[in-house]
Amino acid sequence: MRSARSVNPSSPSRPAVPDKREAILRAATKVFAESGYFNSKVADVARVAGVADGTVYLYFKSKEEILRCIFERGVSDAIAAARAETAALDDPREKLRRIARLHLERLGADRDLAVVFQVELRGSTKFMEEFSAAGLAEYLRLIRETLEEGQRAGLFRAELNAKVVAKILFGALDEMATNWILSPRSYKLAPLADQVLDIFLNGVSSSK
Amino acid sequence: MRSARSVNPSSPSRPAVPDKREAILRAATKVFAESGYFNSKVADVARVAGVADGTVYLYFKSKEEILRCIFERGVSDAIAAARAETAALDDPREKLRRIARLHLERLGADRDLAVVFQVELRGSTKFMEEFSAAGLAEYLRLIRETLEEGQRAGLFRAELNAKVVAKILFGALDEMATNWILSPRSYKLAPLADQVLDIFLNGVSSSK
DNA sequence: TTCGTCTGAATGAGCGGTCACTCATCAAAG
DNA sequence: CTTTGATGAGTGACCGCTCATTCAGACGAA
Repeated sequence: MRSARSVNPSSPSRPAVPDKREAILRAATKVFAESGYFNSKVADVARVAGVADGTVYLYFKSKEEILRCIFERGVSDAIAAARAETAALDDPREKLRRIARLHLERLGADRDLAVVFQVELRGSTKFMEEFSAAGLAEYLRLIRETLEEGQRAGLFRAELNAKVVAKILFGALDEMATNWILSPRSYKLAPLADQVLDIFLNGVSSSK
Repeated sequence: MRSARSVNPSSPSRPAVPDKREAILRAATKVFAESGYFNSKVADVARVAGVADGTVYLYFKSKEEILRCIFERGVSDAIAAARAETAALDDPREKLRRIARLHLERLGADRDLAVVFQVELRGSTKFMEEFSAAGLAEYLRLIRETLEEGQRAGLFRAELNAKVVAKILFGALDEMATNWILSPRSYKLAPLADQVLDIFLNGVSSSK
């Protein structure tokens, strides 16, 4: 019933309607965000997605694969966006500001996704290690390289360990996001990027 | 078997041997750190603690209560230590440095506990909210008040939002800890506190 | 256009395994 | 004998996943 089966008009000849996969991913993000991955039932995801339990397994091998898929897409999108948006900029300080803004804008725009990333991702060393090895490491590298660029340009103190400094910036942004999620108050996340960058750039700049 | 039942000689008249509670907490920290809270079985905790499954329930109402107990003890210990160690200091900058050092020293000294705090605690909005409302909030307040003290003393830029700045410091330290846990390399965590503080204090200081 | 056939996407009841928690029983101490 | 901490096999609920079955619609023949 519901019969929202109206054949996708953009591809009328295709029998498969593969945006069910999309619906499942969306639903899973919502359900995982609400109850936590381990407390969520595949049946709930299916219900929210508007499909039968079994259908989930036509698109995903397991419950775990759904979570992994949400991560992978989120991370690669974020990194691609950051690379694309900083490519045109020259000043490393502007690049960092842009990265920070994008970081908080993305999370601020989709609370469910933000919860899954800030909370569920951390909730399992298994996923963490996997993610840490792939996505996070690349993201930190992007920040680190930008920092080193600034060091070579004489903008940032040369004696600082860029790896550690990158983690400081990431950690600060990360904490903004986590606090935003947990806060009962409703406020804009993205503008905090400027406050963080203000202090951060001040901290790492060569004496003016 | 094993019969490590040798009556505690320090309190020979007490029939109860309440450090079984301690053993269970220790075991749970270890087991949770290894497999994650949701993947851990109560039976594993009991086995590691050297007691029977049922004994766990003589000391804790549920599996969840064990986790909660680990948190509560950890947080209150940490806050008490931070308060005690900073009370004797005058310079807000020194206070912050002490707090940061203690933060990373504590986590660096007990990897299992660190994993539970950095990973498991984050893995559930439920716990997070609870913890955030209680422990973390108080910890952030301690940092914020120290920052405001520094602002009044003219050491830190007065126009900064102390609440946000406190989160930045906490986030940076938190990220150091998380990275340390996930890193396959073995290094000392505590010294990073100085690098963080260096950049941080530079970032928030009034122009010298 | 209409009918018959075939395909494979979708379904959801049910299976099988897991695990938090209980409780009848025990044993040592007083 | 009573009390009390401890035991661990048992139980019942839960839930991820499977698979026999259904049926909408594509396609070809007439």
